Amino acid sequence: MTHAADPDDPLLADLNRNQAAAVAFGAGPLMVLAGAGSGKTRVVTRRIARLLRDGVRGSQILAMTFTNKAAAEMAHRVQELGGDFVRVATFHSACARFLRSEGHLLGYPADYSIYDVQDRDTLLKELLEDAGFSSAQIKPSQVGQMISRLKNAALRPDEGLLGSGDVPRAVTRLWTPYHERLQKQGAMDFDDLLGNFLRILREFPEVAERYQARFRWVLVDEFQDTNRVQYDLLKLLCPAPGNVCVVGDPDQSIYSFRGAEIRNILDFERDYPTTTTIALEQNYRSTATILRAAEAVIANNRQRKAKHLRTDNPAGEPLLQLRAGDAAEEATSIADRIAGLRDGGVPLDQVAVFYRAHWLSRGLEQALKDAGLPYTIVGGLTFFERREIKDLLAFLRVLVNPLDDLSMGRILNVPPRGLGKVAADKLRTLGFEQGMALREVVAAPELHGSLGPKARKGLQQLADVLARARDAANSSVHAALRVVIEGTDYLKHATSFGDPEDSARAENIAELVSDAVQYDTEHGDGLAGYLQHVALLTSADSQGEGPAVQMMTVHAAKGLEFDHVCLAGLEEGVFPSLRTAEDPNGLEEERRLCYVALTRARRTLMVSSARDRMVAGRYESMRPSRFLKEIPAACLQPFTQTWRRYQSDHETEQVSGWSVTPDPEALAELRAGAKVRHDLYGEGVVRRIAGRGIQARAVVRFSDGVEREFVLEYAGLKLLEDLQW
DNA sequence: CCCGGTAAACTTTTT
DNA sequence: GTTTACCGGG
Repeated sequence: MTHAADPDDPLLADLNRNQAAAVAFGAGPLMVLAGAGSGKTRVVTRRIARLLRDGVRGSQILAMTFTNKAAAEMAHRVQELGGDFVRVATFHSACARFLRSEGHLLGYPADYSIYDVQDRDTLLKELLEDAGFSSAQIKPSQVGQMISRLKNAALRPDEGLLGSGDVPRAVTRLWTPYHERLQKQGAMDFDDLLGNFLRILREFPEVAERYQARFRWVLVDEFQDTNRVQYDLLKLLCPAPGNVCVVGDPDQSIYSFRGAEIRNILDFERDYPTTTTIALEQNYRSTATILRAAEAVIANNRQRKAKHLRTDNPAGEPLLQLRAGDAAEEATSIADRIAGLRDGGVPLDQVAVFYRAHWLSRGLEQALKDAGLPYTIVGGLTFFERREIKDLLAFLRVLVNPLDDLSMGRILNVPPRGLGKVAADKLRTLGFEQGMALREVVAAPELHGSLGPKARKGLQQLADVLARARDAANSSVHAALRVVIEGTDYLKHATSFGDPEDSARAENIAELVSDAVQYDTEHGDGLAGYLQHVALLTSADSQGEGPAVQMMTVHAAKGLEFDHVCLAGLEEGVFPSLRTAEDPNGLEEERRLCYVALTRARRTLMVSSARDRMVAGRYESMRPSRFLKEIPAACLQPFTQTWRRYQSDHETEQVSGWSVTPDPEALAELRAGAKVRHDLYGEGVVRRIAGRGIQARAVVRFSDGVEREFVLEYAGLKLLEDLQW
């Protein structure tokens, strides 16, 4: 039942025909194939607005996205529409929440723990050792990845697809123990959030009916990135014919490594036979030149339904192409380019730098810093993945979920309290024999007879802190956190490593506390709610003050747009990544990734590569990415001006002492107390030397008071004078 | 039990 | 260049 698009409807007024049709479409399944920049977000939010206006209650609408950022963005827009009760969430966070109410059906506590990849791997490591695999031979992370891939495809190990080898063998062997352990500890990994909720919907039809009745309207964004489990979930939440609207673009499918199946787009029309499909092919975002370049690249994919994006936008400027000598040059050139844009009046938050993988960001970051350009790095090492944060959260987790042995094991001797490996093993054995969780064993002094006096004292302190924190948790999250930090003297522990990170850790802890305070005032639903909230966060969305250049991986860039984009590291082996280059499917996904990167730009685009790049500690000669060759020459213009300027800089640098290969004898003289100069950090004093020969490293304290560690072979330290006595 | 020093491996991409 | 895991002495 398609509503005719009423041209006088204000919600449709500024939309093109197909956009309006998608917004106006009534009940029943709808698939929107939205090309890059075709106004997809607009259509989705407008459609929600129309539903609300036409009398659908917000609480009956469920909008699911793929990433936190997309969810936050959509939630923001929906809120502006007054859709306060619309549920906007990622698949994972939606399931996590549902499982708090329904998890008991599978024997899970409401306050179950959510294990991230790190937690998963530490658990697997234990199990590998128990099963007699040497963890040196088989990496827990490989086993974990394979388990994850199976679960995302809704498969079990006996359903084949494994092949032979050590890792598959370990997966088969550990599959059941792993899940039994999780269950016993009241914990789920990320994949279980989806899988367990799916199981509940399957095994308890009355529950499924309840959810179907509750969410009468379901929207899925970035549908091309859903995996099998997510799609199965969708079908159960909203069975055919169903008021389900999926939006996606097959050319932007970039998550197959996480189990995404483009196949879902094809299956959708089969599983929802009454589907109406609407294509959005008019691009409003980019200049014609940028769009032409992007289309030319994606056209090289074989497995693809031909699709042409149109635009009425002006041609704009050609893409700036840079081939730098090395990564440092590339980075400074990009910084120069951005400085030029800024001087031309461009707000820096309209400039983005993209790269294939996080490790490439370091050099770029340094160059921006040197150029005095403010920047924020999106994603990367998450706040909540830092050690000190994970430690403190582990304390909180055992308060909420006493069964969580993994978290308990983590904090047993943190900060050190005389409970080393020996004591830990004894406690675990006790727990096993008594059928008790570690947390209970710790709190039962009558069982500690076989332990030494030091260990017993430590245990008592720990049990005491946990008990007090447990009480404090009744009033607020931050109160509990305070008790933990003060009761264990954690701050002192975290800041006495004697490395340069000490002060950063102190700041992080302070930030965690204020985050908890904020959560208390905003939500106030207690510790369990806080932990769930925190477990699914990834990129610290804390935007710094003022406009800043946005740096991120191409994956993180999906769904965003910027006036000016720089895409760095376009080299064979980097982008496309070495891993995927052999596999044709992998290569096509890399190409889609490149397409995503190019189509983020509204006005200008700079594409760069380096001839030599330091990769894993060695200089490698790089060939330009094949994707560069796929861009029509007419779209490209060399980035000459800055390039030439930089070249002269670089030459003088070489003359003035770019001492990559240090004189071995001079190095031998380097000792604690020697005064040295570093190209970047200036003068400093050597605090200590570790190792010998090319492995030798020096810790240098610079005039800014910060200590930094260098591998001498690469650092290019120059000996100024030897202040020995 | 803890700390320091040493060697090896490591780089996709996210929930 | 960075991080982590292991080993040996205090």
